[in-house]
Amino acid sequence: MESMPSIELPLLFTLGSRAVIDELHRQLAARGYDDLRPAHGFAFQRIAQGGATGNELAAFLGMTKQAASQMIEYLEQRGYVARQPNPDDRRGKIIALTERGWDSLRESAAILGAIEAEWAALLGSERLAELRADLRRLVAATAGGTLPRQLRPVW
Amino acid sequence: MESMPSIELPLLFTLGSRAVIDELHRQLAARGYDDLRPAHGFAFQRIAQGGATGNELAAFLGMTKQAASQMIEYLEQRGYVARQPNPDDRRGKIIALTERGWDSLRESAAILGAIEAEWAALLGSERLAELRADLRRLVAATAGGTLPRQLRPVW
DNA sequence: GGGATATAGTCAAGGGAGTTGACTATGCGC
DNA sequence: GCGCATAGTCAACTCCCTTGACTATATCCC
Repeated sequence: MESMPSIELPLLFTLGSRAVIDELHRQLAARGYDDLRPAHGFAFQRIAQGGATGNELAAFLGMTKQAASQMIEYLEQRGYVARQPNPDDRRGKIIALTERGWDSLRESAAILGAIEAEWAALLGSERLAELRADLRRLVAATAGGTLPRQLRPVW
Repeated sequence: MESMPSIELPLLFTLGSRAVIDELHRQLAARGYDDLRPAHGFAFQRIAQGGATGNELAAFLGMTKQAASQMIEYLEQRGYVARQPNPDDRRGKIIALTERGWDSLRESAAILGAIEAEWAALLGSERLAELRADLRRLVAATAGGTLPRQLRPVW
């Protein structure tokens, strides 16, 4: 990679992203959540905001509603979410987290918090805060208006 | 995301990674390289180091040799790489970049360089250098010994 | 009010990119 | 030189996502 220095920064982002996500799911699996994939975590982030319809979730994840529906079924069968009738619209259903779903989110937060604490110990917390602030600005500038959308990799 | 602050940093990594890669491939497509996927860029990084055998590439990308072989065929058909007989081992073949392959790498470098220049303008170059240094340390600490391996997402 | 149109969700079929398994040809250790 | 290891290919299968077609309910607008 010596001959192509400009590729390093994107590579660091990618490696960092993968390293955190891999470590998170390694630890989640060790705690009994071995049936959760990274994409589910992104879905949970949306569902945790007061529930979501299938179409909302599909839009958030940047996939078709059929694919989202299939994922919801996977999560429902394993007890992470429940499909509830939508009182305002009899066509629709509201996806909500079950207790197990909430538990998994709390575990994730604890694990990510521990990783972040390690990082703070490594860099110092003021340096980590700077890093966070810089990343926010870069992402905001590069991702533009598409900030909270299209979390999925689409490799 | 207000209720779960510790997810922000991994999210920023992921969004940053995606934003750069998406922007890179948007621009590559506009310049005639619309048949290149992000995974190919990672493969090119390895192939550019004096060529690679199929197995080396598979190991680098963290996939089976069958999958790597399939990807090589895709790239060969589109003129980015060539399979050459290996003079040292008649079982093996050496994958090398063609002129078109090298051209695409140079384009990528230019595009990534431009993005990085934008970032330097946004943050200031000394701050960007700090960011890079911090990221290196975090990635090295978190990814551990597996630094140059397993670049693929494995979502 | 009621018909045209839009939207939520499901069913079914297909595709892309990876996997496992089995095989051939060549290299290397003893 | 025999036996095992390794490079690459062919074939079948899986997973997760897509496109297309359909039903049921909601909304628009005359």
